[in-house]
Amino acid sequence: MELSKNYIPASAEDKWYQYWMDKQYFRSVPDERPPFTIVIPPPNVTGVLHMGHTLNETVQDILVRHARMSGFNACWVPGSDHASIATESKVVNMLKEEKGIEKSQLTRPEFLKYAYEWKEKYGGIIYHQIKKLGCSVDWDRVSFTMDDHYYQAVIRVFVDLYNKGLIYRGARMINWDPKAKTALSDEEVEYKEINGKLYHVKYAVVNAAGEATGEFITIATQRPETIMGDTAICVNPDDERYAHLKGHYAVVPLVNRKVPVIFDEYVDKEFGTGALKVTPAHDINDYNLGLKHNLEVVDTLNDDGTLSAAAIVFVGEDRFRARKKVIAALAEEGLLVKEQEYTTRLGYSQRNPDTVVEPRISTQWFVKMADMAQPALDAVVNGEVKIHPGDRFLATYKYWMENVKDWCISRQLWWGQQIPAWYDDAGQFVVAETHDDALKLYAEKFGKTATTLRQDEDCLDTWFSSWLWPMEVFNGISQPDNADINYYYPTSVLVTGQDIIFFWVARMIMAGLEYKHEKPFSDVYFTGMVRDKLGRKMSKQLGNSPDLLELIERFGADAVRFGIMISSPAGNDLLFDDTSCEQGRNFNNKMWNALKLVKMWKPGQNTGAPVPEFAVEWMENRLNEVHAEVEKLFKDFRLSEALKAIYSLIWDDFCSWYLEWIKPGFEQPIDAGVYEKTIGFFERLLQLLHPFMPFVSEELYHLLRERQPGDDLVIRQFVAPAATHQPILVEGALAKEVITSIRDARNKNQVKPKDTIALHIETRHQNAFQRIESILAKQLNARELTYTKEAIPGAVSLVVGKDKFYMVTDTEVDPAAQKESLLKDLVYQQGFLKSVDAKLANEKFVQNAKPEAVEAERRKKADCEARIQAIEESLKLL
RNA sequence: GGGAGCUUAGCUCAGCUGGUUCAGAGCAUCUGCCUUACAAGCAGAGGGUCGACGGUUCGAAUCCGCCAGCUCCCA
Repeated sequence: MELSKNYIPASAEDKWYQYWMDKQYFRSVPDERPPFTIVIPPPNVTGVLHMGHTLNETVQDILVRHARMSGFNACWVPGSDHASIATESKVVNMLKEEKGIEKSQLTRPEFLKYAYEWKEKYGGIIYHQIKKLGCSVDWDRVSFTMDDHYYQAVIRVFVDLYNKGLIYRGARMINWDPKAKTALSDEEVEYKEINGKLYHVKYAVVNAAGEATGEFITIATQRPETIMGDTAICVNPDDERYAHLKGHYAVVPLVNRKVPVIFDEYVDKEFGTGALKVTPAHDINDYNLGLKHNLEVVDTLNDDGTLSAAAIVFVGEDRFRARKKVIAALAEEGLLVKEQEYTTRLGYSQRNPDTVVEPRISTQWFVKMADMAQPALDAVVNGEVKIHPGDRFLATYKYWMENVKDWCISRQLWWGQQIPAWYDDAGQFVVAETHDDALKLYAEKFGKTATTLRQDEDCLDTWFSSWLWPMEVFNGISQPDNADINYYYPTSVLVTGQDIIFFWVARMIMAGLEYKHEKPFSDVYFTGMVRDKLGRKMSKQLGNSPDLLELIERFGADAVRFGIMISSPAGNDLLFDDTSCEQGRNFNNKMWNALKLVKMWKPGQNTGAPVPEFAVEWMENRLNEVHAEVEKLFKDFRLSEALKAIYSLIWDDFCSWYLEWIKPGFEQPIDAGVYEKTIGFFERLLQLLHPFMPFVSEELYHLLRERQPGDDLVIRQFVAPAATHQPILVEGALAKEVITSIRDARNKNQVKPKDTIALHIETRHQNAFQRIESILAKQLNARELTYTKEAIPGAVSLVVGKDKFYMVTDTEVDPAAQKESLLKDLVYQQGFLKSVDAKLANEKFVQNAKPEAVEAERRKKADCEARIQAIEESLKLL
């Protein structure tokens, strides 16, 4: 068969993915094997996979494929989540821009129809990308957080937690997104540092009777537009400047409301003017002060961020425009004392990053977290769930769990599970899974029949559905104790980004413990953030995130997987650069060419040429050694190191050394036994590589020789590596070292590659060289290789280890260059010897150090002295 | 303000339980090669007082303290 010059990924990739699917290799059903389960962290349906996903999916595929090849029943469940707020805002925008429809014109079912269409379209794009990347997911198990059974599960959990008293409804200070017009959880708010201003505003003081005292009290605020909601001025009780104002009032500018001056330790005397305006409706701290001092709450904002009627002035103006107008009005009245530059942190909506979140009092649904947090914290602290890399994230996890606040789960959105609470006209409610249940429950609870019950308009936070993911993808909530959940749960590993440790990981552990009384997964592997090569976050605004499909087209999926894995230790950010994909592509090519070489050989019996037994034995041992190492690295989740080890084994050991050692002469046959062994090595190498680079390895596996049906690499089971025979590895290392040193000498003496040399070895360990003689001769282009007991005049002499080598060349050599390199080595060795001697002369070292360490130093000394002697003798000859 | 992590070759990073298998890898650089698998390649080479200072130890890139710079999380 004619093999192309270079490896061409595209056709091989599509072919093999289809083949694997046709053979149902990714399909998993419970059987007698142990399960290895991964549930995909659902990418949301708002767009396409970015490089962060690519890293995530690649890591999961590596783990799953490795498990599938190691005797496990591997099951990787794909899916996506509905991303309530993100998707809804995209759909709303799309409707407005493409169809000119406002959400308010639509009924809930009409809107949901559009949302589902949108989900079909973008969910499909994501699945296509997952395929292109080679992910071995079980396509019969695709899950979506809004599937019917999933929807039911979420509702059931809500009702259950409500009945257990773990969900409650109440008015609390929450984070409000005025653009999406919905509540957010604390985790969905991102704080950014910005340059703001602190405005000093003076309020007139009046006495209890309401008479002006002629005095003013000056407060400092970042948010002058909220002063219409002020219901007190607060100062520190120890602040002498304001002590005399006890029992007095202040007049809120613009609206002339008389508010009390109150005293509380909360106020920092040093900050601003030491006087604080208190606006309980629009600041969490003010809200708490309000509760303590029984203050009135005046909510001056509408849900869209404009001023409400309660503000009296500038009603209907946007909050930021209103701020400017308030400042102008205050200045006009002479109440604005000064403006001061001020850095502060503002909360932005995670899903509407340009929108400043408004603290607001609102009636919402909450999950009580404290009781559920405790077992989830214990599970991680006692190691039941292991986090990788552990040291770094354990503290973060603990802190959040120990300080967890109640979780606001209601959203004023339509795209999501609608809250199963049912209200009568008076606002009394019951919580039930269905309308019928609600009617029955209502009758029981209130002793009367409800004429109409209206379901809560709001829907649930997406994370309130995705925390059930490891269970409900197996119908674990909707059909408890079914065969799948019993077999696959708890899952094996969760691979995800560290940014959602609270959103998801922590809450999944809580839900798993609550509903299965068992952890949802044994290990959590956090990947780092993918940044561009300048270290910047990848983002749409910067346009620095490469398009995955385009990358695959340019380099092939294997090369992209290689590129992203080669430099991404667990938990560390990685700077992604095309050149690492290039390295992956070159690696493909290297293996392709090795295949071409091997395919070119004609195996024969009794070829007459010496059989390179040493090379074969050495390669076998190297393979076993690295295989064992790779298994250990897998256990520790050090995947990029495992890939590096395999890469180097294939490129360096196999291609650069082994194949050269066994390569027959031009158009000469190769020994049939060696040929068979070599094919076997190649197969094992491809097998080791397969989890990382599935396509090229499967392709080469099939090109290497004819395969029986079902003999496919994707399911070929690993055989535990045999123990290594150390001496052969040592001899191999010696061979490499001698070859490299003499090649260097050839180079330095300008001996052309084609020119032959005669090599004479002066050693006391002749038997160590006998097995590698033919290799040395071949690799050094030596026409003659002999042993000698004395120096060879006129030869280039060099020292490797304790042995001396004489290289006789046909061309003139430059003794000065030789002398220089020998001298350089001599100086280094003498320095080294000195440091070893110093150690051995130190009595404390000899007494305290481990005997092995002392023994090692003695050996070093002896070796070093022998080497120095060899160098000195060589120098004398020059 | 609280916490965590990072700082090793020009760049990106490995270096687990302290001792030449400890100063490494890959890119990049330099030299020589179109050697019949591979120039997307082959054969070699150069390059770092392991952020600063102090301590523990016979011995520190490695353990401890402190400082500086960077990053992230939380308030």
